[in-house]
Amino acid sequence: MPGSDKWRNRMQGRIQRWTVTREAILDLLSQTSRHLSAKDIYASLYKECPRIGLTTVYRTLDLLYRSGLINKLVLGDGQARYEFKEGRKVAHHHHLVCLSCDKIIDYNEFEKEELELVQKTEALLSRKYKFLITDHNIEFLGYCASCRNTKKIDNLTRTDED
Amino acid sequence: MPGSDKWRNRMQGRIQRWTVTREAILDLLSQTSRHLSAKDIYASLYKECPRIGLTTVYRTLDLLYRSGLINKLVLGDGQARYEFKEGRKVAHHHHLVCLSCDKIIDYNEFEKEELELVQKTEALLSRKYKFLITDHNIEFLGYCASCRNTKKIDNLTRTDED
DNA sequence: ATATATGCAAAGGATTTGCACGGTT
DNA sequence: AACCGTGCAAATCCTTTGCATATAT
Repeated sequence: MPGSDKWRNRMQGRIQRWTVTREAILDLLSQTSRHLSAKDIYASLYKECPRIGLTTVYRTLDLLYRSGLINKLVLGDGQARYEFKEGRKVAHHHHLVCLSCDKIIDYNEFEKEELELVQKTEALLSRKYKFLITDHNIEFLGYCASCRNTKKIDNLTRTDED
Repeated sequence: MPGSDKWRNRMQGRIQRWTVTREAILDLLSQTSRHLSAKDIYASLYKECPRIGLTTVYRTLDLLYRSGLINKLVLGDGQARYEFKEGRKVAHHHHLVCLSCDKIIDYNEFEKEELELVQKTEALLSRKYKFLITDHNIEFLGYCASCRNTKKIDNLTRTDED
């Protein structure tokens, strides 16, 4: 059973065959603002279609990524995550990482300021280095509230003043 | 045999014992401008000291990272890379990563604009999330000039205009 | 009908963990 | 001497690959 034509046009010429699995993955990604890993997607689709294989998810994600429909984010947690591009300006967020407990907070404040800087930087970098820039990542590193309450972290607050 | 005092002071209170292995890794990272993976470092140290273990390299890198002396870069090639921080305010730079050939360009332009945004964001984030922010990373992803001249990449140059 | 897409199992690669020994304090 | 650091091997986790089958065209 072929998938509907919902995304078909956007994939025109980029893939050979349009299938329900591919559509389901694209649907899922387009409906969430979160960054989903291959396993997230697999688990989500498994409910409705237990016949699906994790391998196919990986292959489809790679295909969509290389076709430019989704972004691939590689964070420090060992697994890649994907997000729908949809004009790239929507629901984009960045990360706040605790170096002590590895907690990651997604934040999406300051979009306006960030967007402005990012666009300006992108334009200049792409010109100077002849790069075609398709995405960016910003992360802040530090120590979360609960870790700061631990003695052993106190040392870390002073960094390079020596 | 304990390591020299070269880095010892900077690690004051952050680790328990100062060893030759730890110093060797820090020395290596501080002397190169490249981004080294755990295996790169292991291979490099192995020449002089074949007794070293890859496990120790991983553990030491994690320690140095959590102590704030080095940055950890997680790119798309499946392995983490590390770089020395070098005083953090000096020679601070960000990365421009080619998704096709994994080339990394360090750039340090636009410091003024970035610094302004970063400081503003840091202040707000640290207040809102009670984080003590010690560092940040910014990276732009895309396709370098030489990869853009390859046919297979051409598909990717058109992204969301449809 | 034919070539592509899929699922399963196995392989591959990076990183982590358990444990006994060695080295710093 | 006490306890942290190290090396080895095995274990884990994410991702990729081989191959026979199912499916879109």
